[in-house]
Amino acid sequence: MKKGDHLFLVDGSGYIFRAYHALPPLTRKSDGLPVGAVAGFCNMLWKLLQSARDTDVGVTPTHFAVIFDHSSKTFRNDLYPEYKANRSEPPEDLIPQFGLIREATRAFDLPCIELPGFEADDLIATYARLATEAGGETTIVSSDKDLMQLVDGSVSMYDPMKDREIRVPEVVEKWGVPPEKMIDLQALTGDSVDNVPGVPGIGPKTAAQLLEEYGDLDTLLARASEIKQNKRRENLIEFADKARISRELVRLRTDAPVEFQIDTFELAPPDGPKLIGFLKAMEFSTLTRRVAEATGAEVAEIEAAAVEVETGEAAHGPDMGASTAAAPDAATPADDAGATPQKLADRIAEAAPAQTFDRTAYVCIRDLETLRAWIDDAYETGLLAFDTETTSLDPMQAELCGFSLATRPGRAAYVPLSHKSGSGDLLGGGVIEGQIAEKDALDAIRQVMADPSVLKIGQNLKYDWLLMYRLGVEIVSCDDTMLISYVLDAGTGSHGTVSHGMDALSERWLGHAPIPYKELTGSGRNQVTFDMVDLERATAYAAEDADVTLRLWQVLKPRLAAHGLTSVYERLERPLIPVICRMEHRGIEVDRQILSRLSGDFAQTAAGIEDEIYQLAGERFTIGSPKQLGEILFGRMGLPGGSKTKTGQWSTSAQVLEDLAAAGHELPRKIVDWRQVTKLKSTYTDALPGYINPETKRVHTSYAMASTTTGRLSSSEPNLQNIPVRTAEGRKIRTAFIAPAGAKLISADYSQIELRVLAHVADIPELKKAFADGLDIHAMTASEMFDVPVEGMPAEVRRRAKAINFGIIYGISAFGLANQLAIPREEASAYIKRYFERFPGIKDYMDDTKAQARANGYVETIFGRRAHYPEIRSSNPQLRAFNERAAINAPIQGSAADIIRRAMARMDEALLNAGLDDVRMLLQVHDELIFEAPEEKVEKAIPVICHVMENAALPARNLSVPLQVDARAADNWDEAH
DNA sequence: GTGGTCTCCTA
DNA sequence: GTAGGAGACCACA
Repeated sequence: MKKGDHLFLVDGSGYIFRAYHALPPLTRKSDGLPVGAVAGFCNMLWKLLQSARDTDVGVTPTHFAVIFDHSSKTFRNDLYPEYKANRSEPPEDLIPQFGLIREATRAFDLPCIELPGFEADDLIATYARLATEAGGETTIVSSDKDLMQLVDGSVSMYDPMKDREIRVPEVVEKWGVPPEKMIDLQALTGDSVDNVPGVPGIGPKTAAQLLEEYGDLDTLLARASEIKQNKRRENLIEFADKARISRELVRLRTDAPVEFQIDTFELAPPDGPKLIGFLKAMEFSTLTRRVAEATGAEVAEIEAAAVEVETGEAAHGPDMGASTAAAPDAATPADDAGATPQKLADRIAEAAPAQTFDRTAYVCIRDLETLRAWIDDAYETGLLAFDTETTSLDPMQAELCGFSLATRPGRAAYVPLSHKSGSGDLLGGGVIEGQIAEKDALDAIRQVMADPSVLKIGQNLKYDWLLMYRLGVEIVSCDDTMLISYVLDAGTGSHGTVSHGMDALSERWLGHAPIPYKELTGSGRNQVTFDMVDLERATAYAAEDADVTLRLWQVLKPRLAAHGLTSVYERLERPLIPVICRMEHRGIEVDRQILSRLSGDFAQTAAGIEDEIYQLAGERFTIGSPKQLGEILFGRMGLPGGSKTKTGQWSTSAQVLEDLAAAGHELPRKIVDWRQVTKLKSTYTDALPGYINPETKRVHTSYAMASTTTGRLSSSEPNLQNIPVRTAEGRKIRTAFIAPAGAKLISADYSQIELRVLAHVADIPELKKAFADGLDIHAMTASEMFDVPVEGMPAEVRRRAKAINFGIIYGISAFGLANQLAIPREEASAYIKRYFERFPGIKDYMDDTKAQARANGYVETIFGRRAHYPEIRSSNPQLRAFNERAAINAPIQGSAADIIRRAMARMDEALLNAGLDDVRMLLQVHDELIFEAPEEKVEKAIPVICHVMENAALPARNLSVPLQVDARAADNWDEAH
């Protein structure tokens, strides 16, 4: 829970009574079970939760819990034995519904909170306080006056039956006193229902008037003798003690010893099937259908859940006989069938290609007045598609040429800022007259960019966000059509064919091919930067991009909700845009001298090996050419060739060369050594210095958020996710990644996160226990498989088990395992068989995952991210098997990726809250995060970092296996890792 | 110059 | 056996 979060607390017990009395009395399902209050409750919850997924309207809960009274006896009975003593038993047909409403809450996957000795109101008060302290806001879903004392700037109430919000003014209007005086008011008036005594003869009006005059109860009681009205004065004096007791009875406890952290109330994606199972059992047909449509679940495939009624037979009404009393909402006609999220989304998509593009309607904005008018229009529509045109693909180096805006489909403009006239040949002519100065333009858009009421829409917004960040413009409240497409369609098409680039999306969804960039700038040697493009063509191109982006958003955004993917997008994608931008912007310091020295060393080593190679080969040739090398080794020298590549060439892979070396051949050994050292030199020590930004003197990688099928990030230019670590030579490169003077690098990495995820999702008791006990997981596996005690286990035995564990994660095959372990395929097969016998749950998980992939075309991570594998249905057995393995791997790799994304999304704020805002997250390497911290902050930062990472799945998912993070600090990445 | 192939670096 | 990016070579334009 953090600033900006919004906690919804539903007063479950209060709701039951109100719903029971408000709804038609005899709502029963077909077997006679009374369910009227349950129906009302479910409808209300669904409606509230729907608003959670529709960020464009109303208040959006991020945390959600339903609170119940535990029993009738509470601490208040100790204060005043008569408290609530005259409560009658609840009506008979309401009794079974108490349990059902708790069941309903659980079916919604919502926390169901109660505590012995405390009323729901006390728990609500306590959680509201905790939320406020965390900087969040609270909405109490109730209209009970007893809760109004809690209302303040950050706590409000909502009456779901009247669809009315209750804030400070509403309390004052209704009771004549502000919320903080509600306790005193209730102490005076008492409550006949709850048997709170109060002072006789004083009702709400009088109480409000007295409090207005005397300020508070204590003052009033102390100065009661001044009151003019005889009876009132006497009663106040006589019943002063009763008033004080009443005050203690109505005062809500904000310090109840609550069991659950507020963070565990974080709203998770809906579990459609679970909820539908319950709703079906309740026979709530309309709501069942709505939920199915919103979550993309198939009602027919889900069985009604077995719902137990705590009170047993007595709870059921008399035999219903001929009564066919339908489910409570079955009477609702199915006339909304045409407006389901899916149908709506599909209808929008179907209509989109018919819309035309008119490039001549685009506007070139060349003065501030016009720009301001466009911004006003954005305020009107609440939408602003935005795109920048620059001189470089690298947002850390790019200079702004102009930007484009679109506020409605077809209404788009380009704002040129630094276009030059092309006519001045060599010198490129001069800057074109009549362009807004960059500073003025940025000043003009700064406010709207930071205004949460206007949604900024981009395509690959990370680029524009980072560029604008560099220019001092902050973007708040945004959507990214590339990320939306990625969440919807990761992996669709064959071999990652589907790109989430704008041109492809435009073709696919709008049936429109935008002007190709190259058409304006040319390509190759003649390519020019965008500021050299004439304004007319620049406007057509740039404004079209903004127009396309806006229309794509209109088509794609509704599809998120229609496919139940809103929370994936909003939890795992959108929040990461600023986080990753900041990481890229910070970059990491790389020591040029170290790399340069290493390059020299490597060059020398390579030259030495080259000479030896030529000696051994008896001729000079291009060692780096596999073709030439193959001819020498397997042709001229006649060495036994191993495998062949798919083009029929001899393979010269490291594996083949190692085998030859092991057989006593000298040359292959030298080739392997040469390759290693030249690889390190060319890919790392030579290339990295070229990526040092001349301005910042640091290396800024670029993370692709939408490039993998599983949800991982990828890193490029340079790829900092493949810096060597396995060999001593390679690790030297890591020593060049350093912290500045006075700072350290901190590396924090998850231990065995994928195996832990596997243990959780496949639900393997032995693995879960091993992780819970902190055992060596590979040794444990070996012990189980080979009946060898962990103590004194030969390293080879453990190594094999380790390879098998990894194999499982990768969707094991006998072929692959045999390759990995250099053992016969039959032996590998036997290992796998044995593994499945020892851990039958793994086999089940794999079979289930494959079946799911085949049935749906996709698999899901534990957070609901989808990875599509359409080719799993291929008739090509090899292709099919490949897709099966990928489908088995994706939920594991993807869930781990989701977890670290969640950690990243929270990290900056956690550090900030701990006073560690100068500890900065720099890099992500799949299961590792690298930070830079001032030396004196390291000790404090490490536990914060570990805590965020280890608890990243919570509260959305409570893993049945602990996550473990190891962190270390040092002067360079090699020592920190 | 562009694209395919091979190889090798990471988790 | 999963997921990536990149450099070198080489054939093609």
